[in-house]
Amino acid sequence: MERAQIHRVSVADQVASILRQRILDGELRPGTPLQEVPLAASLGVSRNTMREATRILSLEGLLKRSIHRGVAVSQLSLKDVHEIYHLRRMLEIPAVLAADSRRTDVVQEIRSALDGYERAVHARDWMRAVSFDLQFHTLLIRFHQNKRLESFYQNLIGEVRMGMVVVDRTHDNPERLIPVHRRIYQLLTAGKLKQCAALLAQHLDDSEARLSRVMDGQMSNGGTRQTT
Amino acid sequence: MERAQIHRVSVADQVASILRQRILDGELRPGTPLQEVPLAASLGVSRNTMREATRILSLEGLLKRSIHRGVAVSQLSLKDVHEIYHLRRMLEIPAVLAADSRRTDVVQEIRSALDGYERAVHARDWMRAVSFDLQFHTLLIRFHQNKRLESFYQNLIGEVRMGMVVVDRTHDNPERLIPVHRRIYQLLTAGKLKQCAALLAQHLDDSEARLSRVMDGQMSNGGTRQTT
DNA sequence: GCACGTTCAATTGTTCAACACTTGACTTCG
DNA sequence: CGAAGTCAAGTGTTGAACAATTGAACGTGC
Repeated sequence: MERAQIHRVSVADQVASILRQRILDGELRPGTPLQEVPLAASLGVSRNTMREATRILSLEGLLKRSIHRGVAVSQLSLKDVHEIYHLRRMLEIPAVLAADSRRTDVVQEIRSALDGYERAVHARDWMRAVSFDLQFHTLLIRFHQNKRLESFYQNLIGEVRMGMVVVDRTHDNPERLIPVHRRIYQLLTAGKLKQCAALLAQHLDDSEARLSRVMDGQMSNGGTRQTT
Repeated sequence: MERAQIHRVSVADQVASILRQRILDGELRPGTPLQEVPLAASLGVSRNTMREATRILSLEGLLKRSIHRGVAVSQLSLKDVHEIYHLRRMLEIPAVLAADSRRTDVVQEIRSALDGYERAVHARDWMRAVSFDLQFHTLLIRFHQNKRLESFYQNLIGEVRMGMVVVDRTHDNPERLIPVHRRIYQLLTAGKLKQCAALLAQHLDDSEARLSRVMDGQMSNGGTRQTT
């Protein structure tokens, strides 16, 4: 009787999920304007329902709504990236320090995210790699055992993922990151939490620097910067 | 030319603000069901607009939407309180540790929140006291200089405030808390951040304990507990 | 009296069509 | 060339309608 609940969700929620997926997959790139009528028609829903969906996503930060000017896929500024990584450090590090390796369910999931990451990298499937990477980090947050925090963190990860899948990554080699993730996992399961946290911090700094650098390069051409 | 922006907000946002206010003021108590048609009519807006408003508030956690069963004002469980206070500790303490007393604007606002708190307590105006108390804490978060965090924290405070304004407080004397707040402020401005953080942590623990205790007492009678 | 299925009004979920308002681009005129 | 006016496109909002679900009242048979 564990998961016996029926999964009836509103159409608006489903539409939001579909759009969220498209955004996170990079199918809808930052800056893309979304028009209510054609979009609603293409999904076979009414305009009102579409509005509810965009309302959801704009509150998640994935869409930006300008009154009377419509919604568009959000575009991260360098400041946004810095903000998000500040939060990631602030949330992930205590999570690791509070990690309890007896929570075998979480550890197991982290393990499989790690495996998925490595497989994706070897298969040169960058987007799946990004997904697994971020899932890896999201799972760390589980150690806080805090629903609100998980949901908030999920949003952050959504925003940063949106920035990641778009960048040009020809000059980057994801292989380099496999040992880092693997080591984080090892330290975590070994209970060497301090070391783990230190490595994680370094990894996050590195990740932020890389993303910032690449985004700065991209900024010059299509740059409708978002000051907020 | 500082604040030259015109305040064009959608009706849905305004309706959300009104309802938010009513909830936070305790006018709409936890558990109260909200019916779309009468509520929309009473505010002179259409049902669709009201739906957008409730959508906003449900994503903020203030309303809980059950499909085909309508929305109701959220009801905190003890677990919710614990979760929220865990986050408060996690966010406020680093904020204080990162406090920069040269940010005179923030310090100034904290000072006036403190003053407002003391005045409200002396006037026996509990609800205003709660408001100023929470504003005091919200301002601490400013030291992180992180918009996303401020907004998230604001939501948390909203939830906890909803829990606070409802409780029976005849057996509580808010005066007791004035010296604590004053001392936190003093330590903060004096740059004694470690001590300040310690006192703050203790204050938060105390606050959580008190709220939990009172809520537990209230739980017995009207308790439609919200497991989530 | 009680368990069960049925009916039914109330409420939410969703759609549709219409209109008001804003915006940005285009045009016109000085 | 620039300022003011024009206009279509798109969003914001409304009101009415219908479908789907719920909870309760009701009735039936045991």
